[in-house]
Amino acid sequence: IEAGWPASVLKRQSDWMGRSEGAFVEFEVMAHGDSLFSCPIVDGLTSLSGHGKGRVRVFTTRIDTIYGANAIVLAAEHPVIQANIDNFSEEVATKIAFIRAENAKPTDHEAEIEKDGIDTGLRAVNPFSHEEIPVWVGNYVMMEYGTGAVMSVPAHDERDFEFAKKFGLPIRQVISEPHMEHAHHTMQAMALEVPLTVYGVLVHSDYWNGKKSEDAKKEMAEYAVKHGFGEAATTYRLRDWGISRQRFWGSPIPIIYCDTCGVVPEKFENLPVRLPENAPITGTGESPLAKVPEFYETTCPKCDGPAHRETDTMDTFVDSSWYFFRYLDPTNEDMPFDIEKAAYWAPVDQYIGGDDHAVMHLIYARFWSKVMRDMGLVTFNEPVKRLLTQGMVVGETFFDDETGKRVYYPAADVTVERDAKGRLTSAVNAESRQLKHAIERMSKSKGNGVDPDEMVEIYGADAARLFVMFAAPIENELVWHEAGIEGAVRFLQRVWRLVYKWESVLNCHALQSVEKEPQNVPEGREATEAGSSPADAGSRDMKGDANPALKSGAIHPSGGIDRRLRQKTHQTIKRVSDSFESLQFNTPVAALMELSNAIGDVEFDGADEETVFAVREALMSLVLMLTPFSPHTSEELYSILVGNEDGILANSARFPEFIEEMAKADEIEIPVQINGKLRSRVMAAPETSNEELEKLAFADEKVREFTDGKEVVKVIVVPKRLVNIVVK
RNA sequence: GCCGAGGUGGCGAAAUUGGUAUACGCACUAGUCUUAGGAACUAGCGUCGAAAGACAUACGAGUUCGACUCUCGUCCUCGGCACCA
Repeated sequence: IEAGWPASVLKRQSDWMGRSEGAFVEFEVMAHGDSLFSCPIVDGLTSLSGHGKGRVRVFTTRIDTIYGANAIVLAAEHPVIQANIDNFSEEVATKIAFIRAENAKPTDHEAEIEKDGIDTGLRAVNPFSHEEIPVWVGNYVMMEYGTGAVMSVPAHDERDFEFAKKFGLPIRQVISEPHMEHAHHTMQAMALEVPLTVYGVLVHSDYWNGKKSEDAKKEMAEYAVKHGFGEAATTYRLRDWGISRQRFWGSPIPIIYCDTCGVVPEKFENLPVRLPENAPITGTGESPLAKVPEFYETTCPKCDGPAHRETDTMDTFVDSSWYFFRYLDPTNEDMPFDIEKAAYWAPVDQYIGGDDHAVMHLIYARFWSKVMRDMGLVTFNEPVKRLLTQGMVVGETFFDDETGKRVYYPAADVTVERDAKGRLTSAVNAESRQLKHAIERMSKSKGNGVDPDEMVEIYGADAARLFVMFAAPIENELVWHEAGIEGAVRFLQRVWRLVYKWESVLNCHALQSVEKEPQNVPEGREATEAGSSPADAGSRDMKGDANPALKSGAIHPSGGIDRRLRQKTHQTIKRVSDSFESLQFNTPVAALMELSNAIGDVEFDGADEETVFAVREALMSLVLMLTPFSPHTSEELYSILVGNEDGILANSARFPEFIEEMAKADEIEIPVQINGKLRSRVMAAPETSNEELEKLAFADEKVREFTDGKEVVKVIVVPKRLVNIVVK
């Protein structure tokens, strides 16, 4: 899917999954002196060694640094810590309890948490060096990731470095940068200013000295396997997805609990399980369905004995993970969807959604498809071929956070002052209280939302839509300011007036007979004859006209207004078509505005037939190309242009087609630079040869001013683009 | 802190992918028409300058005949992640 998905989204998904490759290594752990120690055996976290001693498993991505380990550090929640809490000194136990309490608090992402921890008094043995090192508890080790235990190598890890500095633990360098290799061989433990976290060459590592990190990682993991204290491993940061919710709405989970049979899935023929019509919303956190006996009381599908249903419902992310498949076959009573229908329609060609769904929803959807693939329901790996993440429309918010909690005030109730650059300098609420401000995604509670109904009421649906498309590239975040929307209204009104202005001379009713003819045009562009201009019905029905110059494809020889307008029309068709192809929607609106400006420049009084034809083509093209942006206006204007009320679809109108010959300019402007600086411009036909262009440039008066008496070193001619003369 | 995106007029933004910087629109200024205009139309609108011209795409270097675009460095803004071993 790399071809169709933004790299940034895939990167974020990859980070979210957080694959990391390393190794598990087991350290023998024992009591120190005559204190007590018990080692609970927890699968994956601890084990028994051959000597009957307990071992703690750590996860590391840098097994090559193991000779630099000065301690192993466990999470406060680690089972070994919990099992020995009564064996520890009071000081240690208190510290552990404190860290646990701190860990349980919701994390404040603003402040960096200071490293904290304590030596438990336990000891561990480095399985490579057989060195005895202390066992610490550290607040920076999380029980949720890896094994909840790490080896601390301060010389080569930022966090361990900080921890060691704080508690005065030894810092021993065991990796040297490749180019420093020889210098370090003789070096004693060196005082590092910062941890060296890059790969290098092993030093102070006995047998492994001189090996490259990459090789050592592999070989040391193999060594651990051979000696039974570890192995290479891959871990993920991906968190579990708990799909049950205590809500009334949501898909029921088709599971039944039977006292005799245990957890039993509902029978296939009883699916889907339907929600009751009503359920009390309790507000207590318990599922509302648990209050509806008619719903949960049932019989066991296995033994027919009394049983009860699961009363939690599924997270809405479950539904959004595969709704696009259900939409293909929404009335299917027997299956989620018909397999063949899905095979025909899916995967989704183009998906459009907010940037905020880059991880959760889109990861779940991809995951779900893979599950369905494994079940044989779909035949592909990925649900979506192309993804467009559109930026959100956001708004200014005003709030007061004196009390520690943000109290929002709707923009309508806030008096703001802005400086010359439009930056906000002051915001005051009705009680003259200074407010803070921010730009945030729209929400009711923040009072920064825009009511679409209100926008439609004031400006109309077409103008509102057009403006949103025009204001910024689709993937940009758009800060909502109403100021620009008037421009969209004006533009649509201008187009409207243009159509009505030309209506009388465009001879619309004459077209009607032709338009009414059956056109039997099936879908697909191939149906359109090459060379004809469906840009407007006009080109077709004027074929029989006395004036052959109006035949489509015929280029009027004059450089008159009609010729220029037709050029503009076809250039615009190209620009708009290309933009749609690359999912750009702001620049085509600009192109359409330019076209309407060009039509506006055409003199109405005394317009000849050629001009009327050009205007008809331009207006028809304009109106049709506007359809995606302002469908209602386009429908209305199309009716005027075509002279009937059947509408765009019934008239088999289609997107105007670009004719290259029409778009080609008779003459183009060629800038002339002297030493890279623009000095003049010359006009030339597009097919003018390089030699001719050079001649034209040198013939230019302005150019001679700059070249006379100077030595011409070089002349660069870019065909159809420019001439650059280098002089000395 | 790490990762990512970005920085162009008063504002939203264009720039055919290395070839006329600022298209289109908003705002603003002047004028025309009008009983009126918050309508429409005309003209102007990067900075300095009377003009010729000079200088301008965050800042500083570089590559090139030519750089908003490519390379290196610095600063700043926004977004994501957050002690991930």
